[in-house]
Amino acid sequence: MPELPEVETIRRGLGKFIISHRLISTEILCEKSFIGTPIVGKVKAIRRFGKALVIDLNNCQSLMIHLRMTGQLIFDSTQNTDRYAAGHPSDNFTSTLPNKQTRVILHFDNGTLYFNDQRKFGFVKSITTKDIEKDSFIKKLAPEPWDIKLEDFYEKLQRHKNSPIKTVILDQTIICGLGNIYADESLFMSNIHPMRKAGTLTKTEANILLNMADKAMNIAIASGGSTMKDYVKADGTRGDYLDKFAQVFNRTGKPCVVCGTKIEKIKVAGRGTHICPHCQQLPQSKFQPSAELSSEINLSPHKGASKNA
DNA sequence: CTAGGATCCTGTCAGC
DNA sequence: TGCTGACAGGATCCTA
Repeated sequence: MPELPEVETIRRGLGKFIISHRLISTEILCEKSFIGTPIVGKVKAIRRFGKALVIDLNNCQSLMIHLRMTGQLIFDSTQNTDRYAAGHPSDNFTSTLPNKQTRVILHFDNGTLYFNDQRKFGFVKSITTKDIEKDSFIKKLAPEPWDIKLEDFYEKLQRHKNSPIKTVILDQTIICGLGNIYADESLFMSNIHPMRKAGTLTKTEANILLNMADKAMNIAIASGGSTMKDYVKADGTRGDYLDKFAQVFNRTGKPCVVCGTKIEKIKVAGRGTHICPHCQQLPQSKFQPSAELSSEINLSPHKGASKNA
C-alpha cells in the first residue's frame, strides 16, 4: 500500500543494501514499466519525494520509482540469504523471483532488486539528477503534513470548499503523502466525517487534521510500514500488518476503538472509505438550512472553535 | 478555475 | 465448477 510511510520505510531499508553499490544492468520485462533508457553507476543516495522514490547514482543520473497501487521492491542479496521486501504486501514477498508480476530487474554488484507490480500502474524512470525537481509529478507536490503552514492549508480548503474533505487531502498538490488508508485514519483521529465539505472545516479543525495526519504517518513510519518482517509472521503465516496501526481502515463491522460503534464502509468520491458513524458525524444533515449559515452559528455547546484564531 | 467520473491493468472474491 | 461483476493502498485525463 505504498503511501508515504511505506515509501519512507523502503528508502531507509533499501539504503542499507544498495548505497555505495553499483547498479550493473537492467532487465525490462514490461516495456510500460520502464520509462527512459537504463542507466548504470554507483548508488550515492536514496531520496523520497512524497510517494516517489529516487535513487541517485554518482554520475548525475537517477532512477525515479513510483509504486502506485500495487508496486513492490524486493532485494535479494547475492552474498547471503537476506531479502528485503516492501511495498504492496503479497505472497511475492516470500516467493521465488522473478515471477509473473516482475516488471523490472535491477542487477547490483551485491544483489538483485525486483520491481514487481501487479497492475502496471507504477513505473521506474531514468532521469538526469538535476531534472528531478522539474519532473511533472514531483514539481507539483505540496509539502508534507509536518511542513505545511496552517494558513496555506486552510486557504486551500477554502479554494476546494465544495469538495469532500477526504478528496481534498488525497490530492498530492494540496497535502503530500496521504493515501486512502492514512486519509481514513487521519479523519477518524480528527473526528471529521470524510464527506464534510472542505469549506466547512474551522481553522481549528484544519489544524487538528494536519496534526493527526502527521501523527498517523509517523506512527506508521516508526512501526516500519508494510515490510516483509511484519507481513510474514514467525510461523510463516500471512499476517495483517494493518493491525498495528489501522483504527478504521479495513475494519468494517468491527468495533470502534474509541466508542465501540461498528465501523462502516461508505463510498466517497469513488473510494472505499471507513468511518465510525458515532465519532465522525456530518454536522446536522437535513434540518439545517445551509452549510454556510450553520458554520456562522456556533452550534457547539462546547467552547467555541470559531472565534478568533 | 473546480468537481466529478472514467481510465490505465491484473487479480481476487462474492454471488449466482 | 464456471461465469460475471464489483472492487483493490494512485494519479491523470477528460468533461461539464
